[in-house]
Amino acid sequence: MLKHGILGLINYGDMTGYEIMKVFRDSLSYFWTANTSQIYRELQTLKRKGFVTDAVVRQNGKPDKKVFSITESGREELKRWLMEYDYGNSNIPLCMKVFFAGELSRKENMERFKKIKDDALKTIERYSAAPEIMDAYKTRVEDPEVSIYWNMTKEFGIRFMKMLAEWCDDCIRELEGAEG
Amino acid sequence: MLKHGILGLINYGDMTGYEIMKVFRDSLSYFWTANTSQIYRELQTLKRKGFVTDAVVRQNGKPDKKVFSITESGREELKRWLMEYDYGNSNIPLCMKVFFAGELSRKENMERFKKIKDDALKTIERYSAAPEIMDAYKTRVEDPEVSIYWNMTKEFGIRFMKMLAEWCDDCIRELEGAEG
DNA sequence: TGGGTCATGTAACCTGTTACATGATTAG
DNA sequence: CTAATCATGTAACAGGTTACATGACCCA
Repeated sequence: MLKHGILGLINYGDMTGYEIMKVFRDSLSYFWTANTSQIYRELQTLKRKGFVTDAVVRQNGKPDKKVFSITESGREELKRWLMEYDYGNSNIPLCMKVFFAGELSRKENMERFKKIKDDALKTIERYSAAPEIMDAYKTRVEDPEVSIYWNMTKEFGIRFMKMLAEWCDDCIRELEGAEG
Repeated sequence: MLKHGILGLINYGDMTGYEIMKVFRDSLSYFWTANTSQIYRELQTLKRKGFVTDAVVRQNGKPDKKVFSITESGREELKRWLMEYDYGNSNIPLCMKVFFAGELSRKENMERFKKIKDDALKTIERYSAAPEIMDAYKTRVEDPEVSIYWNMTKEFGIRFMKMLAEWCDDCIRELEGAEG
């Protein structure tokens, strides 16, 4: 995932590991942080796979730097990742993909938001259908107090999905509006 | 994290790895899934650390099973984890901790929700203060199209935090209401 | 006889975290 | 002189994923 985040940034323009680190720290830290060591490691992996190339640039008064550029195959990989319908189990992959969604067409993105919304609505139905979470475990656990918290967890899930669906709707509307 | 999830389940009553797997699959899968191999591995770790003990139970017509029980030190570890204010970078640790929050007092939980809410509100302010995300990168990226998606990401973050704050409020209200 | 459930794991891999390590320049 | 910035990494560990492996019983 970080791999694709880095690829997305280099796609905006050539960058060094240090610059990528700064972007994560200064601009993307609200949804994702990466530490230096991992960035440098991923850059090596990306290079090995032929998704980026590097060139050493000498500077005066500053240490040498390695500037990375994306290759054609890297651009393909970035697009492949963006097209892939997989948002993992946390907000981060979702934010990552939307962040770099400019590489896809508006049409593709609108369809994508529609699909995410539909899945969210389906999930809400699934949650709501189960009247009590962990019914099987009620019998094991004497204390009825604990089920309060089980239901709070469930409620969180429902509200999250509702929020997601509404946000998708608004994103679609924004893309439609700006288009016409 | 899975370690503590498993510990929380065993705390409800003795269980085998297989039973834990079923709970994850049948009841907790909507916010967390764990695969068998990982469960068995974590059980070994928990045992090595003295948080659980195991006993082999022979069955007729079925394979032997290893029943795990929580120890006093395991119960302490569970409580330590619940008290710790650390919700990682995804929804899962939050859901996990709330799910097992019955182990803490109502007062402790109300304070916890209050803190999460306050942090969420602070985060909203931080997000809103930055009028444009990735200002520094606008200059690099010629295409103004991409910033639409940057702002969608930001909007997602704000809405998530709003949802979180409201949910915390409602949880607090529920705990107050049921108390009096 | 073939698939599902019960019940246990191992091995390899990928990704993220923490700690450590170096060394020059520049601003206060 | 000292702290920050620029710029690079390595090593070890932790946790999650995927694939593989075994074997008996039960139901259709």
